[in-house]
Amino acid sequence: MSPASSLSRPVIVCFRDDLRMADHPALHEAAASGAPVLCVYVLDDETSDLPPPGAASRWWLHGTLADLRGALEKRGGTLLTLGGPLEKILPRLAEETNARCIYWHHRLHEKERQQDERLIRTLNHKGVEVRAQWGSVLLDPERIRTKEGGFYRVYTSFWKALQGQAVPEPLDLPSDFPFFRVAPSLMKTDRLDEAALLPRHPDWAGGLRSTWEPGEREAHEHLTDFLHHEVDHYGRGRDLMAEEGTSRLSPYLASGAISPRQVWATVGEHGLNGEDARIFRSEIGWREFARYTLYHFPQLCERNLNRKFDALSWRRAPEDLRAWQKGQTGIPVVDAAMRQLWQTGWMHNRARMIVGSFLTKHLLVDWREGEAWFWDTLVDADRANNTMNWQWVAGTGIDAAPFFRVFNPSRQAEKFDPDGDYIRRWVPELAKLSGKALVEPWKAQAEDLHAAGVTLGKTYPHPIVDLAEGRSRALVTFRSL
DNA sequence: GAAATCTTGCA
DNA sequence: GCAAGATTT
Repeated sequence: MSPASSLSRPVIVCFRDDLRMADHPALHEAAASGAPVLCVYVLDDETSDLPPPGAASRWWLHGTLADLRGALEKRGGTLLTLGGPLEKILPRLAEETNARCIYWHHRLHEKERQQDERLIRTLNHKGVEVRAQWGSVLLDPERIRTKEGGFYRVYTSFWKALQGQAVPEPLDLPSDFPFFRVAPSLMKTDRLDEAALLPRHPDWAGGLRSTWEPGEREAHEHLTDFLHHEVDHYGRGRDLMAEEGTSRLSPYLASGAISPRQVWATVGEHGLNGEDARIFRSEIGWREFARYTLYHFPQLCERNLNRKFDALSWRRAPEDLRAWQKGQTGIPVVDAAMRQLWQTGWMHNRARMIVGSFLTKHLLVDWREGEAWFWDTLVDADRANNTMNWQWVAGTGIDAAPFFRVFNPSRQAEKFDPDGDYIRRWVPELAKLSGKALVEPWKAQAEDLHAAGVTLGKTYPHPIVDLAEGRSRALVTFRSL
């Protein structure tokens, strides 16, 4: 084959949780090859051992894919969105287009890595090269090791080790590069709008649309807004549930509309070195630690990290679970949080700890039930974060001090929603209550409830569990292990 | 600051 | 082998 014909063969960039143009090592390398670039995303709902995205993530994914396609079209290319089993679709596409190389970013989960290994063998066999890099982490998880050569299990140690290394600078947008001209017959197989990403009957995404705008530009706007305003009181502000004290970057990070290296570098560029910026950076560190942990402990999604907890007998309580999911537990702060999740596809981080502790401790329901619900309802659903943090809140292995991890929802509400605005916004039937009565209406005076138009058991549920009893049941159960 | 056990670095 | 330290209570 002559060099000229080799150069005219296209290269493919296979997008995954990295839906952006800037700081995209795979796209960068493909663009630098000089060959015409074909950008593709494969939505695989058919490979059974890899859970497909949940409903809220699918809505988010649709918006992010459309945004990325728009950005590529502005430069004269496009994003081909195909549906089907990745291991069939990608080799077939390579064959049809006579591609000579495919670029992608490593994935984290063991099953994804095994699938990528199989793909590489198939593609190499067909004469297609594969080049993989780390794209949506600060550092290659293999590179952070203890002095003994093992892997960290404690966040602080991990964080210290990570800070001792140089995080790569984010890459700029690739300069102009040629795109592969997608044949109309191939374009007809595009599935972006038929891939069942958007809810139809009923269209429940109204609350998501009015809360969120997916997109790469929007991700950077969120970040710079946050760095100009909220970051100065992040240490305290990030815990106040009624306020916009957090960065709200999570869905953008989960889909890869922005990369952690970009966040890291932007904090540095703003010259932010104070305590609050340090705490914000360490939250990016927690995201990294979740990825690192999932990479090194692939069983994290299914099993307790500490096997001792396998003996724990969780309650089978479908009605309690359902009340929790629907925000009808009778505990106002829990219901506020669960309704915020249902309506907006997102929940404040402090509230996630409260509802997680309530489900796994007061209701003694398996953390995997909570994880599954979050997976389906969060626009920022992320395998690594979701499972590591559920195991953290359940106390099943992430760190060695689970003893006090039974949050008292009412004390949490008083501390982190001091004016009751969070509860009032999401549980409007209690809006006329205030102070203690708003936090614990079951203890309120009958006349206060009456004046506020609240009838327990009618306009708002009785608590499904007595908080003190639930707490002691959890302590007894956990101590018995 | 209690009460608990595991991780990590250093002897 | 031993001491220090461990997000969120």
